[in-house]
Amino acid sequence: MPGMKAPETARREQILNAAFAVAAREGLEGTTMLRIAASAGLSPGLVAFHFKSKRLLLLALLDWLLASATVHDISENIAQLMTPTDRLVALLRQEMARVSSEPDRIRLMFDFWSAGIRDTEIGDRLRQQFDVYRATFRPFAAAVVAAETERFAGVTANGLAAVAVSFIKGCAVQSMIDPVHFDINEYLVAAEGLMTQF
Amino acid sequence: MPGMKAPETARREQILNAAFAVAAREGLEGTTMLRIAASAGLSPGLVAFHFKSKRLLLLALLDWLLASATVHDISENIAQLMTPTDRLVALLRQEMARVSSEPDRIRLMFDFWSAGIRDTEIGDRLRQQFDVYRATFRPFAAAVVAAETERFAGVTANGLAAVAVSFIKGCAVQSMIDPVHFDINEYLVAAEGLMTQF
DNA sequence: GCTTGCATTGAATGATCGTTCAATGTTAGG
DNA sequence: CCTAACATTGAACGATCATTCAATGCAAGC
Repeated sequence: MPGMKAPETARREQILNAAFAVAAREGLEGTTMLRIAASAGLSPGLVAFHFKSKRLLLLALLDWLLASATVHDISENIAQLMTPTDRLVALLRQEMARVSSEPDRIRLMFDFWSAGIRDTEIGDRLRQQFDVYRATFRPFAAAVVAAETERFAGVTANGLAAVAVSFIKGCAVQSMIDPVHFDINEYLVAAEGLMTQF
Repeated sequence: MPGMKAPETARREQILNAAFAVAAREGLEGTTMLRIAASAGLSPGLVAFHFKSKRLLLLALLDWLLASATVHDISENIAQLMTPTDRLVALLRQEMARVSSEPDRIRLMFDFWSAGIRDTEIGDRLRQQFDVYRATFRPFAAAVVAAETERFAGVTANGLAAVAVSFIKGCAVQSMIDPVHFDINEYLVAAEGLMTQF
């Protein structure tokens, strides 16, 4: 293969890294091909050469973001907790901590949420990730519902999982816009009070 | 006052209405001075004349949006419910229904949330509205906490109110991006199961 | 060493946007 | 009427952006 100065995938990753750096700093609206090229130390033409258009570059950036965000392994100490409620609360705590620990990533994800309202292709990817995310919570929610059948009569595992996911998303919104007034422990104590049967 | 073809405030409102129409259709990113002027049937120069700049116009649009959104009066049938938990759940239902019934408004608000992450002036207004919104939930949350002191030991009214607000915000995100899979009743049944002591 | 094929450059292009401004229209007061 | 003061117009400007493309660089195969 003549003329291959750098492998295709490596250059694409270099550009994606630069795109993330720009997007984290300037937001999705301020992410331009020129800025990405400058951040990567490349010419603007080359960025358009490897990704056919800006739109495809942003979609690739979204894929790159989702691929490195969905893989949140449930730590073992959560699985070893005694009651189903403890496990669900622990999972909530882990996810809230993750949201707070990666503000750049979440901020950018937030921009994509906003863009996904009007952009079908972005929205489709986000909806799919929402499903995956909810599915992660479902077994934990199912265990809670099963443990207290009387109290959660009529409550489906899907419903409880959806509530948990919405709670996390709401926390993300709150922590992004008003990080000062976002107290993880205060939130979790209240959530624990909701879930713990006395 | 010579030369007043139309009162200042009326023309500003006309432009704001056009701006909202454009923003609801094209999103905040697609909201341009030219489009606003075209939607209002005015010349682009006139829009810049009444609002000094696009930035000030968007800030005025945000104020206009917040002013007509914060005023959500607690309906009387909520106040007449028996238990504090019923009242809080009913408030949650009312707010979720409101979020679902005004998708255009919420979509635009969502765009402003995203913009408020990097724009200080937008963020300040949103933070202030968040405080007002949480304050609306606080008395209801306080009544719930006070009614079951044993179960909610250590849970502050602020904390429970913050959880309720985050839940609503998460529902807004869910209903905006994935309205098909957003079932108010399923959410509320699960939330009720969380709050009802059996 | 020459050629072939891909990578890379950087300037050019056309479109769009926010903003400005001289010219014109319009109305109220003298 | 007439004029002062504000409203309105629409073209023009400069900036920025995504995209294109002819020219150049460069490495692998023959």
